[in-house]
Amino acid sequence: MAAGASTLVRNETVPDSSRATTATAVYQRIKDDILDGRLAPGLKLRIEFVSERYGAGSSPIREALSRLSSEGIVIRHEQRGFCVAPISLDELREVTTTRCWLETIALRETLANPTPQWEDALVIAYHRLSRTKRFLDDVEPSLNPAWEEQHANFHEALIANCGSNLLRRYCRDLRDQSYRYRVLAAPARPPGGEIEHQPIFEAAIARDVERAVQLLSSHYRITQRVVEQHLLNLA
Amino acid sequence: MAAGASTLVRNETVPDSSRATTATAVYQRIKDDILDGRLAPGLKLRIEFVSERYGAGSSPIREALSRLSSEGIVIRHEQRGFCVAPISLDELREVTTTRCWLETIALRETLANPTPQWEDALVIAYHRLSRTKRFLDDVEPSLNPAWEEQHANFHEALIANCGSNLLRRYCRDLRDQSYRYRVLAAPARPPGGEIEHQPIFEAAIARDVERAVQLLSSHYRITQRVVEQHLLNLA
DNA sequence: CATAGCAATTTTATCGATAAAATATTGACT
DNA sequence: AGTCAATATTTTATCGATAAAATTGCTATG
Repeated sequence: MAAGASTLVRNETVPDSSRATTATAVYQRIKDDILDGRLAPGLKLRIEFVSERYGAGSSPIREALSRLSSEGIVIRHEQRGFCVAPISLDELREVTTTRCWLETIALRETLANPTPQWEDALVIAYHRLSRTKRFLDDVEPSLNPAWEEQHANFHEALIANCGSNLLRRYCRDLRDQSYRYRVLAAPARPPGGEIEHQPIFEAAIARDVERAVQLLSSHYRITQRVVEQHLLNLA
Repeated sequence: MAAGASTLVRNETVPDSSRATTATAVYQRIKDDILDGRLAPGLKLRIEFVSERYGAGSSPIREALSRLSSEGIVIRHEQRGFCVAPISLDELREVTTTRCWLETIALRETLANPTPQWEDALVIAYHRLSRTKRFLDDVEPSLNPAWEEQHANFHEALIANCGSNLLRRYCRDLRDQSYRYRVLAAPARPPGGEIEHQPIFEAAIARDVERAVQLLSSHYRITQRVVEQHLLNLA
């Protein structure tokens, strides 16, 4: 993933204790490679190819791909292997819509149960986000991994007190999916982003529930439109 | 799972074409065994044990367990194997709460986009459910697999037009989780069930959105309380 | 020229064996 | 007795080889 740290915000599918197994390490690397677009949508994932690329035997590879297929990032065809999940306008829309629904609930619930610790964490997350540059201007404009990490952290922090780990996991999965589409539109340098988070943050701190959920959803909708437009331009 | 047919309602994690791979077959069987309580919560799943039980080598077994751990039905401990996910009052509550949230959205959306085909399918599902016996009276009272299948079908049909496959999948996963708790309370012969679906069905057909979502949520809440009580009695 | 059947090739899925890690056991020492 | 360390045992995780299935290419036939 763009962020050096794997899949942002501590993936709870790989929490546990001690040092990871290679199956888990490979799982993370493949996931990051797909989300960051280094493994193209639709690409056939021949076992030998993947095996070679990540320097592991077939068993851990299959294990990793099996897990990814449960998350919808990889598609499994019985008896004929795996491939990177394709992308489509329809899916982009579905992901966005579902994300708006779920995060609306999560934010409502969080704002109904605010705690000092939650608020502190949110303040910190917002502060860090606001101090990080949106893009890198190296050669050609590209996403800034650090910003992506803070961005994910902010959205995670926003809904952290919703009271359901399940819901938080679904939101995280949807965030990962969205990220993949956003990366595709990266060269277009989608605007906004920098300015949209402040009002969301402020509404949350002010406990203005209706305003907060409204802003959050339109934040996602706007991003969707930008990406959508970019995809249409390609085709 | 109680229903002879695996995990009710066509599991979309195992859709695809042709005949299943053993990894997939084992995945289904383990899942069913866990949900039906034949593999007890918390049980250590030693590879050799599982391997022997299902007559397959370690590779497909690990693949199956990996998939199940993505669904939260199995827990993976890095470098120290797998176990059946434990159960707890807290989790029961979390599952139920989350389910109420998500199905409320799904039902609202479905009722906002009703189609004749959707309605037909719902009518059929309800009809079949209403004609099936809730329990089997063999020796000791037990769940009726056929009823469980119709029950799952009915709830699936109810929200089938929500417009998001992702949301439907989350709802299905939550339904599976709930089922496991319900099985535990089966000997207590939880009442209701038979009578609660009719008003939900009627409200849906009448497009009475508020009433429908209200009834649906209380349906889940009531079930939760029954199971909760049963769990408390055991401890 | 299209197509059905067959053989050769590639690729997947599974097995069984080994290496690596965790757990249990023993015995020395305080 | 209780703790700790060293060793033995169990169990997990990974590898490499094989079997099974799909794909490709070829040939014969309508």
